[in-house]
Amino acid sequence: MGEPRDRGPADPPGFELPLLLFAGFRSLIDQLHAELARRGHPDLRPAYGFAMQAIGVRGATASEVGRRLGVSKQAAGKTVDRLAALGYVERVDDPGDGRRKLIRLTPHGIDSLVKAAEVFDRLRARWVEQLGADRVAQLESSLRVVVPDAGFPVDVPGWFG
Amino acid sequence: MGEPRDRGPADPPGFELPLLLFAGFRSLIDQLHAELARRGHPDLRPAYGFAMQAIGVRGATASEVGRRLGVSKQAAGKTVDRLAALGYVERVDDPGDGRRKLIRLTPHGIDSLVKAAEVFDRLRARWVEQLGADRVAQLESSLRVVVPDAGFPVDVPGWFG
DNA sequence: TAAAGTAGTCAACGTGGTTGTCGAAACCGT
DNA sequence: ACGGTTTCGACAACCACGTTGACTACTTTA
Repeated sequence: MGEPRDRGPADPPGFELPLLLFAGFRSLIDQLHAELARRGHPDLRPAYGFAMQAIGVRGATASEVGRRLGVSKQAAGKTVDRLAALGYVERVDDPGDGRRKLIRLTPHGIDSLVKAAEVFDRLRARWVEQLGADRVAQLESSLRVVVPDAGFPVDVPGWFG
Repeated sequence: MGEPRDRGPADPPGFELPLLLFAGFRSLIDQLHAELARRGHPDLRPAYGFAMQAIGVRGATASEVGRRLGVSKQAAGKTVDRLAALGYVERVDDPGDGRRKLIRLTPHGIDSLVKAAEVFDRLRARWVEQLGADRVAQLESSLRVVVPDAGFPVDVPGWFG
């Protein structure tokens, strides 16, 4: 996964931990999307997966999605536009509230979420093969300690700035 | 760090590992930049730090930076433009090769890298306080196993797609 | 010396964010 | 029941960061 790349200058020691965390995350995400592309979701992008997570099987409004992702409602609305254009979600007028438009996952969207969960489980199993179940479990529990509240919304989009 | 945020629907189990890795990375980066802002680098963005890493103390060309970061030379060139506008780097004509322009860190750029390394060391020390030195070390060694070649260039920019 | 490769730049574009503004609808206190 | 406040969705302008393609200038190589 990923072409060989030039090596930079020496890494100061302190930089290794964040780099390892990011590389681990990135490697899982890259493998996920390579596999999803093979399984009928070639146009699914990382941000879309997180947005659909935020929508959930029960649906949500754009504002809710924005709050869950930690971005503005406008940004969430744009992402929903793209998701809708690709057929992953649909907008439905809320009968009980004239302002709201419920965003719901389509069967295609549900399918992508189900497949993503399957692939993540397989990827985790591969880590277990390489490290042993206890080390993977300890890795997770350690991270849970240093990152309290790593429930779903982690501000994944837009981390650059 | 970070306002409380609405909780999304239930997390499928497979999604936890990538989320934890990202949350760990994100938490370190956020704390780093909050601290760097206090220490004289308020306009330093995460992407800039990675780019300056790729430049290194010995300097590099824009094309080299692009290769090290896994992005196009054009994208690297734009980032260098911003870095130069902020005074972190400077471009110098290569006397031996009329095509090349050497990008070198300015003292301001070096200072930011030194301070970043200091802060990362402090943040890692905090993890050691919470988890113990052995668990942090094991976390790192586990990640080194599942992510071979997590040397510097990890394709950090543009992971969205 | 001609051909091929490389460095840098420009332009156009896509994606994922931001802020500000706005109208319509809902909520709430008097 | 009405008027003020809040919320929702949308629109516009903008910025950061990435992409491709095209082009010039220079170097390397056959």
